[in-house]
Amino acid sequence: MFFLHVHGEVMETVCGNKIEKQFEKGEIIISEGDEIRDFTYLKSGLVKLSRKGIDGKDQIISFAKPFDFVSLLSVFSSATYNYTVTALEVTTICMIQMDELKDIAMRNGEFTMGLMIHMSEATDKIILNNLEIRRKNLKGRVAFVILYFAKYIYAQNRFELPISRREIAEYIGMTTENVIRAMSEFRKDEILRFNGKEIEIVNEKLLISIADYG
Amino acid sequence: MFFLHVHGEVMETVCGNKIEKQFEKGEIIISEGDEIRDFTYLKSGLVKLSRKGIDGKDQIISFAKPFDFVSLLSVFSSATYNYTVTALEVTTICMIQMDELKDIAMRNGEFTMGLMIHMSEATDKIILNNLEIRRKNLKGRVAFVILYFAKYIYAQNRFELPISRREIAEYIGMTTENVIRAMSEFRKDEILRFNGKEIEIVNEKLLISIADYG
DNA sequence: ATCACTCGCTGATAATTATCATACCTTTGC
DNA sequence: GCAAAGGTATGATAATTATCAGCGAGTGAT
Repeated sequence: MFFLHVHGEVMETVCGNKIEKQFEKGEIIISEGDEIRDFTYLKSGLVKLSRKGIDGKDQIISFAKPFDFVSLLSVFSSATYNYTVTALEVTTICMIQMDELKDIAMRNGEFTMGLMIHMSEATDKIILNNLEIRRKNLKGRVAFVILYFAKYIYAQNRFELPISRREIAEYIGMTTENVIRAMSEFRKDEILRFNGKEIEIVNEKLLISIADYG
Repeated sequence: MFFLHVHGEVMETVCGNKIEKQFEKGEIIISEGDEIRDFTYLKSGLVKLSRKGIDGKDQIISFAKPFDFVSLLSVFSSATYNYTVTALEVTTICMIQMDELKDIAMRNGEFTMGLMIHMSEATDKIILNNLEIRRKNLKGRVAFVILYFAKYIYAQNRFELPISRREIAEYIGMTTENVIRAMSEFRKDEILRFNGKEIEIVNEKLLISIADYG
């Protein structure tokens, strides 16, 4: 391992006295096609990154939690965003102007290095998650997503699912109906329990083995 | 657009007097699990990046052509490679030691910026290609891959396909048999013509509309 | 030269997933 | 309060894709 891991620190130092904005659940933070003016990162909350297809159907690219960058794909190589960012919970973002960031980056190799490491980690995760999802069948994919939220986002087996069945479908590339069917079966098999928006993993072992493809 | 596009130049300057290695078609350049010692980029040739699943089946992540980095995913955030790089044609790579790169990067913000832009573009392309592929059906995916090689890799409608049907399948996430079937149909419908390893796009318009999903 | 192996190819059948239709419940706007 | 819209749910059927089986051609190794 050659380089330090830099998580919140890099942006925290830069972002200390920069612009902050807050968004309500459901609000759009960035729209596909918007000009890229600022470099944005997530201070608190949860967002989804998505894009619209020719057919009008949405695809969810990934989710981002605190300290993740929202400015990810194409932020340095494109003039406009090619994806939409939507708040899934009350979310605070922190923004720094692109040319300001550029000035800092040009002068400070160490900072830029940290930035690069962080961005690289984030995109890696997106790619690896996509590859993982792709090799699973319907149930495996649904199980994977639920475990993703339980382990990675909330770190507990009981939580309020921040997305709808349709959004799960958009993320894993299946239809809404089939996602619902899979989840219903998990309920019937007493792997999951639902209580309104709340979801509880009852049989974690089995859920994991389904996600690992059983 | 705030930052310059930096393609080969950045690495060319660094790489001018660094180690070069040549590989024959089929040779493995980097193996999953290898320690990351060097930062590697492609000087000439063509490679595939792939990884092995639990079930032993390979997944192809992407292809890389000259000036693409081979060190991509996890190169800054992991101690070992989590993918394998294999030469599809005679390939020359250029390597620079990681700590040497780090030294340069720390001292030169502009260089690091260029590196970051280039890496970010590369990973973006991987993600967007994956999303594109995912929203197509079998024929659309196969058409997409053939157009990818024709347009992006070889820039001509007649070329020697550098990968097998099985590898196409591993890239687009379908079975080998179905890839063969799709290609056979393209041949029967006089969209493609085969001649040994050579492939020719006869009806480009139709192939494009199939790729765009028709 | 022969064996083992991979590739390209095709067919039959099974499994998986999508589509269409319908229903009920909740939320939202007026 | 009521209508409209979206979310969850389920069933029947169609479409898509995977699996299994088999074959000939080519390639590499011994």
